[in-house]
Amino acid sequence: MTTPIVNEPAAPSDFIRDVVADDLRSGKHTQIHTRFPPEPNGYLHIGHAKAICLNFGIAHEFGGVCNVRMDDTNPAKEEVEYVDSILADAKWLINGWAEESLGLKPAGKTPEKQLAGDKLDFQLSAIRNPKSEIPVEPFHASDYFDQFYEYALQLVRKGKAYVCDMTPEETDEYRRLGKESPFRNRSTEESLDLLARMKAGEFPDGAHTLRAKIDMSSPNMWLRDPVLYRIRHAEHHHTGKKWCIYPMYDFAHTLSDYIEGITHSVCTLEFEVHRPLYDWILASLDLPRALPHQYEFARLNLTYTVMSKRKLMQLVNDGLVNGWDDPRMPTISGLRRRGMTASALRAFAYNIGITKYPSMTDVAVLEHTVREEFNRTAPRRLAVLRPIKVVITNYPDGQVEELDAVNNPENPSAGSRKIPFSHELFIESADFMETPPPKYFRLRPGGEVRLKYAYIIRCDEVVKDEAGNVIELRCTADLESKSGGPTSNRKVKGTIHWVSAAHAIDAEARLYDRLFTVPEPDADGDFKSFLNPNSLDVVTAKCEPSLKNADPGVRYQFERLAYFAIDPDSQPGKLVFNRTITLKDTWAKEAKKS
RNA sequence: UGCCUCGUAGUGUAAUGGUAGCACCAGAGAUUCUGGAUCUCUUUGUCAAGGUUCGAAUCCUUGCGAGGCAGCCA
Repeated sequence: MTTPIVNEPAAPSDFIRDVVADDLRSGKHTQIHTRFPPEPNGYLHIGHAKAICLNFGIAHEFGGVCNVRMDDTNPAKEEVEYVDSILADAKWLINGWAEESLGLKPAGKTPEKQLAGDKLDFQLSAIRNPKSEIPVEPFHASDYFDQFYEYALQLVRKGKAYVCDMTPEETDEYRRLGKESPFRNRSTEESLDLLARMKAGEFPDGAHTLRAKIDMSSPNMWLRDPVLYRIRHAEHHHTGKKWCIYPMYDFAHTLSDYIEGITHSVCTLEFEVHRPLYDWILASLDLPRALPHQYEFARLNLTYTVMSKRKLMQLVNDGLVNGWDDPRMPTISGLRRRGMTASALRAFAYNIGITKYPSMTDVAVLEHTVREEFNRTAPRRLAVLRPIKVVITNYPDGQVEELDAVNNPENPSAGSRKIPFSHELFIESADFMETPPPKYFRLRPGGEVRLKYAYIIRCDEVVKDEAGNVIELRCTADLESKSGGPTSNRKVKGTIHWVSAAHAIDAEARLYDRLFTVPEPDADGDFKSFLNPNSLDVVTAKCEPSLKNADPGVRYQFERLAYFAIDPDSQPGKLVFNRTITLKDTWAKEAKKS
């Protein structure tokens, strides 16, 4: 496996990193601690990749730690399958870059009670970049359910929370109206008793909630006595049947940040209005250690795709794609299978920046970033996707020459290889036209073209079948024009790729294209109606023999066509390549004009 | 409707009171044994109106527009 050339870009700058730098400079924090807190209810996508690059990027650049944490407080939606895929995807993305910042914890470990006078304090430290024998796992909010409960009791005792008996509908109604719950002022003792019985399983789902007592007249809905706990008689993927009350996001997330010693809690814009509640929870508990602070940035939107987990799940469940890791999916696992590299994804995250403006990023930026890297790193190979036979009439049948082919013109140290040339070849059917349009400078009847690394040939005869399809071209080679030879200087307008028919090996080539035909498939109407019917085209390619030993860790450029990666379906003797991204094709653009 | 946040070329992002830059996209050309890559050039921008200031994309006011929140989801 060749080592890719990876140039990490200079450290980026944005309003969040500015804050972090200031906090370090002012001494507010001496150690930066971020976290990546997905809910394990789906696969990670490129939007999460942006968040990972931000959170791990900050940790990496400032010598801090970034915890991977499952925000798993809703047993109805979460599964271990997702926990596993999330960790794997996150690790893949940071590997070779920020893995020294990865924060995990010893398996099974829960927060420890700290001595802090009469103040309630729980703490759980990360193991940074764990390599030891001891089993480790990601952090789980559900590992803190005991601690959350103690904090909840604390809030009730302080008169800052109460058990409410209203139905969900009533709760909504009252919050909308800014009306206080009739249970708001019930005694601490009664709330304590009810809460204990909620926990003990005495009540059915929805019978009671624990609510923060804040301000029903607040213009911010999240301060109108938000629910902290609800009753859910459901088995949890991580805590099993231990609990029948589960904390809500705001309560769990805020305290998870505190318990883990997070300094900068970075999330997306929709949580902006939650920040006052985040701060309220921390302040109300009178916590002794440094408090985390929340910052928000705009999530990623990409053209020609959808990003919501719900819609991605729909594509999977409706069989419109072949699973979460279908190479057309914007999931990290899909992009990986497609052939994108972690370094390219990181470069993309760097390119698009971090702001609070809810933007729509052109997928062309991603494509450009990938091409940029692959142009530097990808070994070149010759392969023909849609072959048409060419017979070199003046080249002896049975003769074989080994010609020199450059591996990567952008990287001389990549060296060269030999490719066989013989009497019968395949060329790309698109590289021949019987009646070509203007400016077409590939092969035509009577015309000349150079076979890359080989000879200039002239097309003498076009052989057709009964239906009129071109099935063979009979050509003569200018034997003086051999590449690298002393008389090879003659110029012709076009150079095309080819493979020797006798030596070519077959490979399945999966040609992927954008999943949707419109830039914003979820702007209006049913996004599924904009699916691109041509998002996958499978052909049997004719490949130069060296590709027989294609390396799954290498991205290849099939010259003049595209970048390809080996698919996991590939087996010895049955190669499968995924087209990651085409080369830029200015001829296609030119041809389109006329 | 209320509240919060955000408005800089087509798109994405810099400029932190002092020359409005960069990247992508698009277009033109050069070059090329990849119609790739590379190189050169071009079009296009501070939402609007007031105000503060020697000077405003930046600060203030108002308006307009966009996004988010108003689950016992996260």
